[in-house]
Amino acid sequence: MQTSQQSTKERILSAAEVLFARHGFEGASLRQLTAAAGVNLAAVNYHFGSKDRLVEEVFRRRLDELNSRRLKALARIAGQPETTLDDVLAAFIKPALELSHDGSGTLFMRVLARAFAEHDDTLRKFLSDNYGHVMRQFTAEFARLLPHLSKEELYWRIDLVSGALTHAMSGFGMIQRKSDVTETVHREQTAAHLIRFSAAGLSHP
Amino acid sequence: MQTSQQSTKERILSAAEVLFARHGFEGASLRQLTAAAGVNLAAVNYHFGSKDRLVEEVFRRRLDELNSRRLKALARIAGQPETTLDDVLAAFIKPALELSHDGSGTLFMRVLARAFAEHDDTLRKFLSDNYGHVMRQFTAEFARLLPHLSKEELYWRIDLVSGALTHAMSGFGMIQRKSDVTETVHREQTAAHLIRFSAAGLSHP
DNA sequence: GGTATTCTCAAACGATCGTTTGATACCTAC
DNA sequence: GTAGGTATCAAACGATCGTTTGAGAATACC
Repeated sequence: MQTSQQSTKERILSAAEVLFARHGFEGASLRQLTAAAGVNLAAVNYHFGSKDRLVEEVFRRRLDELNSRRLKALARIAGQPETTLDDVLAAFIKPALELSHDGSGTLFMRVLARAFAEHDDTLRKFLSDNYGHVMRQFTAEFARLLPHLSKEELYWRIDLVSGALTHAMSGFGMIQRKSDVTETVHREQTAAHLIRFSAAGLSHP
Repeated sequence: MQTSQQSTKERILSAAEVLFARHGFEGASLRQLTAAAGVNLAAVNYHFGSKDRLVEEVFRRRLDELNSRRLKALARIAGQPETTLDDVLAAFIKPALELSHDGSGTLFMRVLARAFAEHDDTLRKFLSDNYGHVMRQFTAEFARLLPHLSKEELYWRIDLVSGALTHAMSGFGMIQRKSDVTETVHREQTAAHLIRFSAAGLSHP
């Protein structure tokens, strides 16, 4: 395998992320993709086996990083007496927003939202396998800080927090970054709004 | 045009809604679609002109109904002194959840979520054209009931409410209807959770 | 240097896509 | 009854899809 500058595999992965985000998994063809990456058409099947496996790899690369950051942030505060709800929400929300910012990752959140929307069962299982333990750890910490909520009630509220987060990440909504605000500042504003909104929604009586 | 039982146009629209929800706009082919509808392949292009125009019609049929219900519910309460935040939220949320329930409409919300996710600009413009005035009316009423919030702050919070609603409607989340709960009951539970969560998130200091 | 392995490439494969065509049936109106 | 629009149908169109092939270039190993 050559490692000059960027390997063929990495060039494919980067181009795939951009084009999957822009046109969807079925909408982005391997011909567009390999052309954008500057590699041969056959390279995808050679290096990844199939287009589906390429999709999986695009996800794995980003989600491993996101999970790692979330759990690291949670580990720093979990179980400690001075930890607040805002702290846990920050550990949950900020890595996701950061992921949607670093490099070409802005687009990855659209890919993720798309994956959710496409409701593909294998992809859902993949996400659940890779995310299940993360959600479980966060739920446990939320439960510790919100002892007045039943399990059922807590699940509902966490679900709605996830919805608001997904929505904000994908840049669907009315709120768009203004040209006089840097992306970093906008991300911090988004995080602040999400955390306050979610904290109120989670902890109300 | 024949009107025996269901017209060809209507059969196509119904089948399209199901298949677009299940496989996406690009993923659902006209051959699957016309086969499911029990009509000839050429019927789509004959009655709608193209696949894209069919997609538009699928949206228009449902969104006109949703807009109408939302505005009617809002009109009953807007501007009145005894109206509460929960009332406005109910007018915003319940028609959406009802839409995702009547007939084969369960799937339409997945179609809508998909449309958001696909980030298609023409579709976004279409949605904005058809939804703009609805959102404006709701925003005005929210502003009346939440006078302590700046315009900017209010926009943010309404955006997050929309995110939670979209998420809940599409059935993405962890919360799934249990088999011992009827769909109607589940919808009412969802509405109740959404309204309380959103009210807390909207009105917190 | 010669062999083996890894990688790249142009070309082609079969399948499926949205759309168009032209013939045929159906129904209305005169 | 017959002309004329309306609707349906099987068949084919060109384009594009993911994938495979086989030959050649590049690289690694001995």
